[in-house]
Amino acid sequence: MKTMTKKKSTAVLPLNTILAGDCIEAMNSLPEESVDLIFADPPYNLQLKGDLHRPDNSRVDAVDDHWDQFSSFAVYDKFTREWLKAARRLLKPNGAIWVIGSYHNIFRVGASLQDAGYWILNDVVWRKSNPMPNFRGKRFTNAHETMIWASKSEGAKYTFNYEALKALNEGIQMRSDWVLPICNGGERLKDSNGDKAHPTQKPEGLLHRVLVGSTNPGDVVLDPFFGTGTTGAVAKMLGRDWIGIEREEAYREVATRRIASVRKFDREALQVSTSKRAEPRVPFGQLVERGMLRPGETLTSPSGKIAKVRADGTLIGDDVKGSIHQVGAHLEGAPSCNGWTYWHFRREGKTVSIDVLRQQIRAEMTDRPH
Amino acid sequence: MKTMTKKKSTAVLPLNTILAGDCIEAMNSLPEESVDLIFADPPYNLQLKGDLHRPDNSRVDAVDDHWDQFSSFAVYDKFTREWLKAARRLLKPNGAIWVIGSYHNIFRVGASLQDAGYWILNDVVWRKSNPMPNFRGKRFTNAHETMIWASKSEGAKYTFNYEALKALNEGIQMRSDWVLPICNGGERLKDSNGDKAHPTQKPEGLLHRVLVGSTNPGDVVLDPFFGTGTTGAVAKMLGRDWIGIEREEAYREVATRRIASVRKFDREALQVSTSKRAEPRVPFGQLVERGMLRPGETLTSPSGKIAKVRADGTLIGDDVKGSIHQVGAHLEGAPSCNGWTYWHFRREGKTVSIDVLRQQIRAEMTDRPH
DNA sequence: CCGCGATGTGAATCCTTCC
DNA sequence: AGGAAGGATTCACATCGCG
Repeated sequence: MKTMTKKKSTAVLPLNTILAGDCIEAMNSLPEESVDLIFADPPYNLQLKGDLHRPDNSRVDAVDDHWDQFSSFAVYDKFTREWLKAARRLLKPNGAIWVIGSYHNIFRVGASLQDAGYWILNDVVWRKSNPMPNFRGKRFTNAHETMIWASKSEGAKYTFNYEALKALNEGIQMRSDWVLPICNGGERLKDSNGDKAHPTQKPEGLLHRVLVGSTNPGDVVLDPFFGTGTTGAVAKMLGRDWIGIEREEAYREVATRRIASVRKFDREALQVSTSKRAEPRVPFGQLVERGMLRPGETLTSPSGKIAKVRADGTLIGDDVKGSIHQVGAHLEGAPSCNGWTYWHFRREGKTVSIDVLRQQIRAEMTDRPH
Repeated sequence: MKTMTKKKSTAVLPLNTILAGDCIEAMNSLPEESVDLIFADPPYNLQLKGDLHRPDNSRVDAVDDHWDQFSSFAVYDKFTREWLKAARRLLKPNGAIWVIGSYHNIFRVGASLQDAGYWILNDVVWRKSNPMPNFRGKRFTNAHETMIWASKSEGAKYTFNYEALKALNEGIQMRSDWVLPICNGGERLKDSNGDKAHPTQKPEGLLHRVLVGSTNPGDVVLDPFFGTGTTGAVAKMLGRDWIGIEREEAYREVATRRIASVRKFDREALQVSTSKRAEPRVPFGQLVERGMLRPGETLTSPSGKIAKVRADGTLIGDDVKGSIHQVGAHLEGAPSCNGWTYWHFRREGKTVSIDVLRQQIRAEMTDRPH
């Protein structure tokens, strides 16, 4: 049990449960700034069915009925603005949101996100490896959906596990287009008649990438359009807490059973590749203090520049003094320089990066608890 | 010369010329319902702040041109609504429009299109085969742009050359995601200093596909943000008439020279858009995302070595972490190792190579959408 | 003439901590 | 809060010079 050290406590959050009812009301019942990530798969239906049908239920009569069209969009926009506002209230200052949609609704969602103060980080295309073809041959195969990833506001320090995503992509930076199959086969949930339990069940692979990339273990993930609970299932596997909101009882039942049968991955398996940025800072002076480098010793750069180490952990070159970074930048005429990878020293006839010494110190630091 | 068979004559249209000046005024000076297709590459409103440097300290040449500066979303929206309205007036009843953009502007454009009465037919993603990476590792590689294809109104009988596009795509129905390289090399126009003539020149392959798919020979294509005239050049090659509107004299001059040197039925662009099929690269992480292997699961090697799968698609052994290849090489004391053939998992009492799973994914990727 | 390494570059909302 | 300083970060091609 955590102690309440923060003003905004998460103690009252209904973690790892599905709330029944309207998502806007449900979100407004939760404490503000309590959620790390929101994943939302809102309804697309502009004038098809459900509660977002056109107010007068009239038929769209081709060409020029602009007002009618606009009124239907206006209803959808109002709904979108309201749930996005409620969602934003729930997000911690450094929280983020993902919304998925198709061309029917994603442009309205994206514009509403921007208007609400969210800051778009990327749009990500889910490129389906096995889409349904366009049977009548009147348009392109609708082979993708669009996700928008946005932070709560401009300048927020959103979570992005860059190295983990790079590892998932076998060493190459993850792109904004993701190739994944649609959800079918054994993963597709069926009802008692053997029909699909939900019309738009998302593949777990999609949520895996979203959650590995933009949350950490222990984070709270909310899904206001929970459906059959893909977000909850993957969150549980990955050791994240989750909250679902779903209006339809049938979906809540399917989701509850589904998530109950999910096992969390081993703790070791949840460890993920991390970047250098996450490692503790080591001042260059420590290498001198510890005798790894001696004052007066000469360092060299790949480009053949030279500087000498001073007792206080600064360098001195021909016409410049300062930190390893400053001297490197000056000698290269560059706006900045990473001195750790720039400078090298000699030992036993070999040239070695000073970063190797930093790694030694870091290894010592993590060996024993302090 | 065509005979005037229609009520709305195209006789007064300034065909195959570039109009100078503001695109809204220029469009309003043209006769209504006179154009078959509009292709528009409006300013993206990138909102860039400071400089950006590559890891090698070179500076990225940003799009900081005055024409891309807008003081707020409201100003951008007003501009968008106005040019979309002028464009719609020009379209014949069965005409259509394509607009290209990025996440900075495309949601506003899409919503404005819908509000103006256009009817979206598809959104099409241009997946760049060689995008600029994200240098700071803070977001996903911005590897695509979005195009919206819309008819003038719902129910309009837009042009769609299904079979021609299918033929372009080696006999498979054309999808809503198109892989094309960015415009560089010999196709990229240079000014007298050898610098790029325009910061955002689009590849001819993109326009080739748009025009083959949604116009017929003899149709009139208008581009209100003509730039260096890619639309005009490809339209001329394909035997379509074109009209360009461009505010900047320098761009008009480049475009004029460019189009003059184009021959009708020059098939350069077609060559670019045919795909070169290599075996698709499958990152090991996909097996994890897709649930084919479970984080925490143990892999074994023929020599009896062991490692566990992590959620990010890396492996962890006794004293080593990394990719399937790195961990295999380390455990064997070898300089390198093909992890795909080295590692095995167990299913139903049998030991199976992970390469079997890769083959399954590759089979899916080459599946046809039928 | 070919191959290889060095160099250049593309619509980009691209850092974090300390004082 | 604003400025200074530390130091982390790239993929796919095209072009060119050199051996």
